[in-house]
Amino acid sequence: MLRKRSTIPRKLPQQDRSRLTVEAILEATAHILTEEGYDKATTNHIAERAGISIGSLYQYFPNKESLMAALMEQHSNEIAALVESKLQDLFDAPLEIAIPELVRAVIAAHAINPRLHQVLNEEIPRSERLQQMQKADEHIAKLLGAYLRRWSDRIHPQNLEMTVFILSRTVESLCHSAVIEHPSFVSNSQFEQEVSNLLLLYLTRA
Amino acid sequence: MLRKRSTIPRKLPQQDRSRLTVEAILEATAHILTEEGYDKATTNHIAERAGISIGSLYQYFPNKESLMAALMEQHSNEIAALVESKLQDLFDAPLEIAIPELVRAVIAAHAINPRLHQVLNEEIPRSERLQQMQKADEHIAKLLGAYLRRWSDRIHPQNLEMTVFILSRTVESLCHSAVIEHPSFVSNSQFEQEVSNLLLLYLTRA
DNA sequence: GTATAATACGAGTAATTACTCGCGTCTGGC
DNA sequence: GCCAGACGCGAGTAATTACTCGTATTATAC
Repeated sequence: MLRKRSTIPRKLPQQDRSRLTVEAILEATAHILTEEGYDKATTNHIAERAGISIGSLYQYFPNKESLMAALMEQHSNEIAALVESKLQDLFDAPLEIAIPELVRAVIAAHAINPRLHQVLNEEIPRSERLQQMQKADEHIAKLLGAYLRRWSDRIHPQNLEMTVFILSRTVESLCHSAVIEHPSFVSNSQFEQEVSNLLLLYLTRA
Repeated sequence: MLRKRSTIPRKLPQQDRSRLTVEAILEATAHILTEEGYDKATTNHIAERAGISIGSLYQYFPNKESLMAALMEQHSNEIAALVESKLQDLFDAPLEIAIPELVRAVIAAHAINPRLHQVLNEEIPRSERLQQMQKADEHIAKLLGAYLRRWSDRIHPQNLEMTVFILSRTVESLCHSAVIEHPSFVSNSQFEQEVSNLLLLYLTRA
C-alpha cells in the first residue's frame, strides 16, 4: 500500500513481446474488474491472470493507479470514438435527426461493456488524479457545443454552456443507468425515443 | 483488512454517554470524509477525531462497512426527508407548480453538504451490500409515481415506470453534478428554471 | 558469435490498517 | 454502598497487498 504519483508508464514497450505483455495486462485487468470487481483486482492477481510475473507488470506501470488510468483511458477512447464520429457525421443534420442518432450512439457505446463501465465509474477509488480523466467527456462536450452553435437559430435555451451541460449530463446519466439497471428498456426502442423526445422538446420548444 | 458481513450495529447504545459516543463517531466520520476523503478515513483516525478509543468504535459498529452504511443511511434520510415532504405537500399541485418546486427541493437537499454527498456516492467502495442502500431513491420514486398517476391525464408519456425512471434520474443527476461542478449555476435561479423546463416540456408537450 | 540492451521472473519486504481482547472505569438500581 | 452490566480503553495482532531488486532469459546490433 505504498503511494506513488506518476500516472505515466514507467517504460514504453519496444519489442513485440513486451507489447503483447502490456496488452495482456490490460486485458486481464478489464476481465478481473468486470468479472470479480475492484477489490479482487490485486496487482498479483492481475499478473497471474495475464500469465506474466508481477515484476513484469511493474516494468510498464509504475503503480496500480497508472494501470487503472491506462485502462480507463483505453475504455474512454473506445466510447468517445463512437460518439465523436457520430457527432461529426451529424454536424449538418437538423436536431430532429441528430438528437435521436446521438442517443442511439450513446446507448450503443454504453452497451459495449456495461459492467466494465460501471466498475470504472463507480468502484475504482477516485484519487484526485483519476478525477480529471473525464477528458473524454470534455471533448464530447466541445463537439456538442459546436453542433448546438451551428443550429443555434433553432434552439431556444440561450445559455450555451448550461445547455451543453444539461444535455450531456442527461444523456450520459440516463443511458448509463438504463443499461445497468433496466436492460429491458434498452432492448426495445421506446427508451431511446423517450430520451430523444425529452431533449428535443427542451431544445426546440416544439 | 479483515472481511466481515453484518451491517447492523453490534450493540445498541443504552445509556446517554454511549449515545453521545455513537453521535461523535458519525460526526467524525462525516467530517473526515468531507475534509480529507475516503482513504484518510481509517477507523483509528475516525476514533481519534471523535475523541474516543478504537475499541469503543467497534463496540457499536462491527466493521468499517457498517459505519459507512450508518452514515449513508443518516445522510440519505436527511435528503429524502426534504424531498419527500415537498412531494407530499405538492401532491395536489399541478405540474407547472410541482415540478419547479421539486427541482428546487432537490437542489437544496444536495446543497446541504455537497462534498459529503459526493464522497458517499463516488469514493466509498461499493460492496454489494452498500449498493442496495439506495432505498431512499426508491421511496422517492414511489411517491413520484403516485404523483404522476394523480395527474396522468395531463401527462403525455404513457409508460409510467419509464417516466419515473427518466424523471428521477435526470433531476438527481443534474442537481448532483451542478452542485459539485458548477456552483455558479446553482446560485442564480436560471439553472433550476432550465431543468424545470426540460421536465415540464417533456411531461406536458406544451 | 558476442556484447548489450530489453524483457521476464518471483520470492521477499515494508507498510498499512481493520479489528481483538483483556482489563479498567462508570452508572443506575437496590 | 455495593454489584452487575454497560461502557471505555489502546497496545497489540494478523492479514493483506502494493511494490522492489537481484538474477535469469531472450532479442538485437555489429
